[in-house]
Amino acid sequence: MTTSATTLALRRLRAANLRPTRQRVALARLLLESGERHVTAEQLHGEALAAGIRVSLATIYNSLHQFTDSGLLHEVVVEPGRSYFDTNTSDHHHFFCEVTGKLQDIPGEDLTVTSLPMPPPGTEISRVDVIIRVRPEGA
Amino acid sequence: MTTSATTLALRRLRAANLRPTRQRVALARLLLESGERHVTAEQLHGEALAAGIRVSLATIYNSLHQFTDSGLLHEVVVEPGRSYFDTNTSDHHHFFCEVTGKLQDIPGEDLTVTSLPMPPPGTEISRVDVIIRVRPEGA
DNA sequence: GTGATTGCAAATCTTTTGCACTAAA
DNA sequence: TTTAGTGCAAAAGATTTGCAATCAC
Repeated sequence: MTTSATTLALRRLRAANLRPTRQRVALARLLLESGERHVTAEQLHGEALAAGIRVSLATIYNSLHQFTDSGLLHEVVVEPGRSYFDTNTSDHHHFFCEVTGKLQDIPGEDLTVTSLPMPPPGTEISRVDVIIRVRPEGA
Repeated sequence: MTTSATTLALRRLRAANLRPTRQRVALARLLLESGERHVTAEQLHGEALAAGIRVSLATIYNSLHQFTDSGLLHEVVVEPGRSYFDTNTSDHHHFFCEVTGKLQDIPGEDLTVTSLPMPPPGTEISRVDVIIRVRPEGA
């Protein structure tokens, strides 16, 4: 597993034209090995340190943004002042609980926005984000 | 108009159980008199000062959140690190241009999300936010 | 009066930046 | 080499907080 995950991380970084440095490979492995997840920069930093990877928070931010720009991650904005990065890059949307702060995927086929309106003149649609905000029952 | 706008602001504040202080009335008037808009705290502060209303940024934040909690405003989260407040509290969605930072309403009837998925067990849906991200054509 | 509201300045939190140092190719 | 990437610490924003002063009722 370890070997093939490393290989996957390497392949993905190379495909994205990102030099596979020690830190980027380690972060890519953390993100790719654990299945689908939603992480904040701070969380990933904590995990990296816990896993014995010496990496600065600045590099975490750099890497998250480079990964996002390369399509390895998706950024999800649900709260002012905090960004989540989603390792699921397929077309899908999210449930977000404002009480617990928990973010959860909605499989792509479970929600469709029919008949998108025309974008403002001179612009084209780049992405559609649907956030379904939920709260604990009876709150 | 000035008189009736004041009256409207007053009525709305009273209905929301917010003591109509000088600052709150002035801010409510700024927000209600100009039609539908999307403002940031910083912007509103600037406008208030320009209009000769002495008010601190802390009070702007307090008021925006109190207005939001009372349903006088809607908060729209499109970018990490910046909150927009929307004076249109009817059911509708938004276009957001990541290049220009411009936020624009989509009339409620122009977009419908059909067949909402079941929310996670133990939760109920409180709101559905759709952000259509756009970019200048050919960018 | 009395309790809610405000102002101010400091604190907090997330994210970005500048620059010398290190490492990949 | 040589150029990209990293760490660190400082800076930059946005937002919140604590507390004394002020205002609505």
